Formats: sequence, structure tokens, C-alpha cells
Amino acid sequence: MPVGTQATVKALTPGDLRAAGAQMILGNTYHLNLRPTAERIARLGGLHRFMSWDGPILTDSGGFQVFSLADLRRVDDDGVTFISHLDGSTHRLTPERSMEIQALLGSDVAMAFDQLVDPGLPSHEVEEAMERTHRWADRSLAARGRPDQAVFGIVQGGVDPSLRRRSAARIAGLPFDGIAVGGLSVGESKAEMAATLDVVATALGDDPRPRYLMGVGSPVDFFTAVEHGIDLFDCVLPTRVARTGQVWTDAGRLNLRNSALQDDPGPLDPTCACEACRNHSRAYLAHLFRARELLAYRLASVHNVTWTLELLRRLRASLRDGSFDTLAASVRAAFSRGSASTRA
RNA sequence: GGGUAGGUUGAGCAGGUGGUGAGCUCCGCUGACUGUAGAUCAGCCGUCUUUCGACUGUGGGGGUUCGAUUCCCUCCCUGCCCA
Repeated sequence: MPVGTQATVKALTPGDLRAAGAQMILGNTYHLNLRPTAERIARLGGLHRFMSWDGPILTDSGGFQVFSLADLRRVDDDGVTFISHLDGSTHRLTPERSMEIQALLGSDVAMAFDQLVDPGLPSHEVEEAMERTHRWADRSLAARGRPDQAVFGIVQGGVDPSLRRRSAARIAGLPFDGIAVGGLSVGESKAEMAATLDVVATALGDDPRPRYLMGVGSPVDFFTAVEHGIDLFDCVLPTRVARTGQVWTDAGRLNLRNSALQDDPGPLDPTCACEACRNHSRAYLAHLFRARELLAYRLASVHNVTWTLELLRRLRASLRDGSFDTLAASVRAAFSRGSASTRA
């Protein structure tokens, strides 16, 4: 799922997303409720109509903002009070209010309200946030607003195996429509992420519900996660990294601001069929970024989203024809080195 | 020709009224980004050195002085005003 926090996958139109092969996108409870407000979106016909996206939408509950906006909120057992980064006004988010907002937005999948913490915190703090997330999971389910909206629960517990085991069992014991793994890709090592996914996979066993790894990932992370049974992802990287001048290709990452690319007449990736690769050169993109032309952000985002979704298509195909390990190895090799443009 | 204001590291500036000028913003170079407070942020950006550090640099030349960006002489260049 490309991430469209504020009712837009930044720099892309719904048409761009469809052309890139996007099936489902993500929206955000906290940000949309602050502006333009959930009630306004509801009056305007819901998030799908508001942003003109007719595919599935998953809404994050605001749990991530408990982490990313840590300086602007206060957590208690009942919920979280935020001080708006926009105007300083206070806003209260509880499991019930989060579910209500997500119902107003009309997303297809709502996420339980959770508390994400830095896994490096003292273990009693990680445990406390996990236990709170569990209680909030109960309340989120009890508050689900519409029968046509799926609700996913979120496993927390940092990178502590025993906490993760407990959390996975606890969340899987509830009648959620899907199980999410939260609290990863927030600064822990690759090894810690893999180990944590392993613990969760074991704890979930043959539970048939879809498994969603929140906030991941990088091209390499997809393979690690799928090896541990993950089905669904969301990540800001393809679009954020694109806006900051980096594109992903089969040969690895390419920093479009590297001076060498100013004279490169080739496409970003010769195997990619996106609008940017079909019509424009690396030199042109390098120029657009230097000139800070708006088209730079759209073309780079079109490419990264297209390339990433195509990579996942190839990943799925490789699972069917047995070439998963080969594909994983080639992607890991391409992305283990620095920028492709500055490699010797 | 006379007057006047200037000339600082790629560009634009700050500073400095005899006691160590490497400070800022651009530009440029490189890197980072994982449920988006991000078209953002960080480092570097005179020379040598990986670092520490050393050295050079205030238009040119000369002078005074222990010491000159500062004072004096002269020349060059630029803007503006007058003739």
C-alpha cells in the first residue's frame, strides 16, 4: 500500500496510482481528523469519494503519531491527548474515537488504536505500552462502527521475544479480520526485525488471517518479511525517497542529484515501463531536481511506486515458480551497496 | 576631467576605526530517510592533512610600524553624480 496520509499519495493522482498498479492505499486517522476533519470528509461522501480513489483504503489509527509526535502528546490509560502541530489546539484520541473517525472516513480496513514505542526503551516501558495496546485492542473491537469495515489488530512488544510471543497470542485470540505487526522499522537492526518476525510467525502458527507488517519497507525488507509469512505492507519510502531525489532500480538505488547523472541519456531503469522510464532520461530527472521543478517529484514518485509494486509482483510470481531465493539474492546484492550512480 | 561610493574565500553579503578576518546565505558535492509535522534533513564546501592541526587569504604595488583589512603614497577595476 502506497501511503497517502493526507488523502493523497504525495505528488500522485489516483490515475498515476492505478497506472502504477496500486491495489490498495493507506490513509491516516490523526492527520485527516485534524484537517479537513473526519466529519467534513463524511459529509462529502467519505474518503473514497473525497480523494477520488475507488480502490480499497486502509486507515492507520493514529497509533504511529503517538510515536512520531512524541513531543506533542501525553499518553494515559484511557487514550492520548495531542497538541496539534498545525495550530496548537488539543485533540483527544481514544480507541473509541479512533474507530469512530475511521468509520466516518469509511475506510475498508480500520486499524486498532495502539501505542508504538521505541524498542530501545527500558523493557518495563515497552511492556507497559504493549499491555495498554492489548486493552485498547479490546476497546477498538468493541467500538467498531460499521459491519462492512474490516478491523486489524496490532501486535506490539518491541524486540523482546517473550513480549512479542505474548502479544501475538493475545491479539490473535481476538476476532480481528487481520493481524498486524507494529513497532518495527523504527530504528532497530535488520537482525532484530527478522528475529521478531520469526517469533511472531511461530506464535501465529497456521492462523489463516492476513498478516500485515506496518511501515515496511525497503526493497530488501520485503523479502525478509515474506520469508516470515507477511502478506501486506505499507511504506512511505517509495514516495518520500522519490521526493528527496532517490529512485530504486534493479541495479540498486540511484541518487538523482549526483552530478554524474547530468549527462546520462538512459532511463532510470531500462526494464521499467513507468511513465518516467518510457519518456525521460536520467539527465532530465537530474535537471528537474536541480531546478526544483515540480515534475521531478511526480516522475520520481511514479517510478518508485511502479517499480516497487512491480517488484512485489515479481516476488509473488517467484513464490509460485520457486525462484524466490534467486530474486531475493539479486535484490539484496543490488541494495547492499551504495548509490548505483556513485559506485566505481 | 571633477566628485562620490565601493573592490572580502564560485556568487551575494557580514565583519573588521593598528593586536590572530575561514562567519552567514546561495550555488556546488555527498549522504540519510521505513504505520509521512519531511518537495525534508545532515555533513562538507580556500590549500595541505583521514583526524588533530598547519598554512594562505581583505583589488595590485610600495611605505610607516614590533605588528596593517585598518594609517600613508600610487596604480587598476566597478557603480552613481557633475562637466
